[in-house]
Amino acid sequence: MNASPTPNDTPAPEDPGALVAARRAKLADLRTTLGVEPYGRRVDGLVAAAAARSSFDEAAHAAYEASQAARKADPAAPVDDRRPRARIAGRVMQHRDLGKLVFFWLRDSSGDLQVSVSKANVSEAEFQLAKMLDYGDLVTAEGPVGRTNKGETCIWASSCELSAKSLAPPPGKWHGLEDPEIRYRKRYVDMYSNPETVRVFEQRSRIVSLVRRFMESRSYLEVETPMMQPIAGGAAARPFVTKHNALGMQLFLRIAPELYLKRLMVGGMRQVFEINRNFRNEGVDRSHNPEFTAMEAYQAFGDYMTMLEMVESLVHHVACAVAGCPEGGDGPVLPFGQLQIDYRKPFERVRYEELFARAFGFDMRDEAKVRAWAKEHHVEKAATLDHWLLVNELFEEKAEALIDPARPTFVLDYPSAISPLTRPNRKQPEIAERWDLFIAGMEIGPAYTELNDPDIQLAKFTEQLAGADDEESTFRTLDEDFVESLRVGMPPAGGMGMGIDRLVMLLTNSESIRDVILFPLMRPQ
RNA sequence: GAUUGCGUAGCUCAGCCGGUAGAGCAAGCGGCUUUUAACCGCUAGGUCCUGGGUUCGAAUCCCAGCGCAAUCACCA
Repeated sequence: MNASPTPNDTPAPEDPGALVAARRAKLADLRTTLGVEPYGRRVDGLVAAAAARSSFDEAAHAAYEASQAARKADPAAPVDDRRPRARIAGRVMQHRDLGKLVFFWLRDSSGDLQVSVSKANVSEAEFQLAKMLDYGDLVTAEGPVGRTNKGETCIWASSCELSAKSLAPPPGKWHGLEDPEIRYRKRYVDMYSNPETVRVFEQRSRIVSLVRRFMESRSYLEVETPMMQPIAGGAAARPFVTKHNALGMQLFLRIAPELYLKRLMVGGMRQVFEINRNFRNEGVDRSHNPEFTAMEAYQAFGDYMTMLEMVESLVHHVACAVAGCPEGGDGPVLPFGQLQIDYRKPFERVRYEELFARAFGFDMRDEAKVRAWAKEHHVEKAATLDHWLLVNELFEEKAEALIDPARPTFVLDYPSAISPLTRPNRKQPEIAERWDLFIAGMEIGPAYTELNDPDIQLAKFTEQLAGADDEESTFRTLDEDFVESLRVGMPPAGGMGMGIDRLVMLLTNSESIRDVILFPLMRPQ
């Protein structure tokens, strides 16, 4: 049991500052003076602000205005009001009190719409409420959709009602909320203050949906495999550790679903995919969050080129849908920061060793030259590192930079030594049938021809474990059951992985992964 | 984990060559039936991130810590 907090060292639950006090005073006033319940009730028949705006009828508006003008000359003249009516709900974003006329804007996820409240058109209590509203309050309003003299489309309120009093001081109405720290910590404020934030997450939802539908259209079956695993396999990342109390067992949050999805192919599922969270206990930067969403897909009797065609079509298809370009067309060019990324098919393809040779001027198999270059350029562990690990160090240092960031590029045929789950090429066993897709300098995902020979797989695992240092070996364990599943027999297969967050970053022009994750990990405070 | 930068009113920011804090918006009071960052008058609003140090005096200079950002490292 923790010590119970004492009143003295417990921070106040909210800022008791003057801004909050003023709102609390209004809250009390609403109840006592106006008899208004500040936390609302069910409201039926709501339409989106954007829909209300577009329901504006020019002819009906003109007829109404004309009949009102006529009544000025002759009060007995009939009112011609055929204006459409609408009921909307939203957050007060602007508020102007002109005495006997009050204007405010309501913002919902579809946009902003002005509500105009004339003292003549509503009850006294409603009018006083309209005058008292604060930025951030949640309000519903109902009335005819018309226009003001200044041409602003609005709802001329017949009634308005408070749905929730906002007690928190809102961000400024002009600059909104810009501080990235508060935007991430208080996403709920960011979302109403910066409508483009909501747009990004709507796009994210749509992109994920497009990916799912694409996969389903190609007969892949969506599955869910364990997020808590007794052995964290399928990638070489540091896992998060947790514990099951009743069973007294250590569990890891998964770093990848790979080894489970492959078991499904052993079981007879031909095409599977999973879109879900992976957890990696690593650093945080613009393209890494400790929990991130990935898709993995496997196709029995395919290979890495099956996956290449699939991923190329998938990315192209989704980019097309996001850009709104015709399906049969060339394909879109979408901005990402300073880049204009050209998603036209076919994507670039370049062999790993070719890129290496272009960057260094010698063959990656030339151990002497590789080691000499590494020594000369002071690559860490140049003397002790295995040749192929060194090759990959050099590749990442200099060759990846040669990839055109404005063109999606498949780098094909990685060294086998750095690809333990990949089938080596039959003619050149030092090469693995694996590619990585790069866009805008980011690794979007790899694909393999999956290794289905249990003896080679076991040898690779064992070798990998032998090379692990003390820290690694605390969480790396041989997944014997996975090897056993390969002994049962896994069909030859192609498999792929893709970072969904990074794909969303690219397609929404968001340069930080935190802008595409609703609640990115933050240090407490 | 390292380096650099930033942290001042609810928000967006100025002040930072040391002399005890300012603007716009937001807030409060008053006025206005067509506003568009409404306008006009008045008022109030701050542990200058935290803790030390230097100094007669620190938002300002120095040190440490915390948070955020960028870059790097880690991420087969």
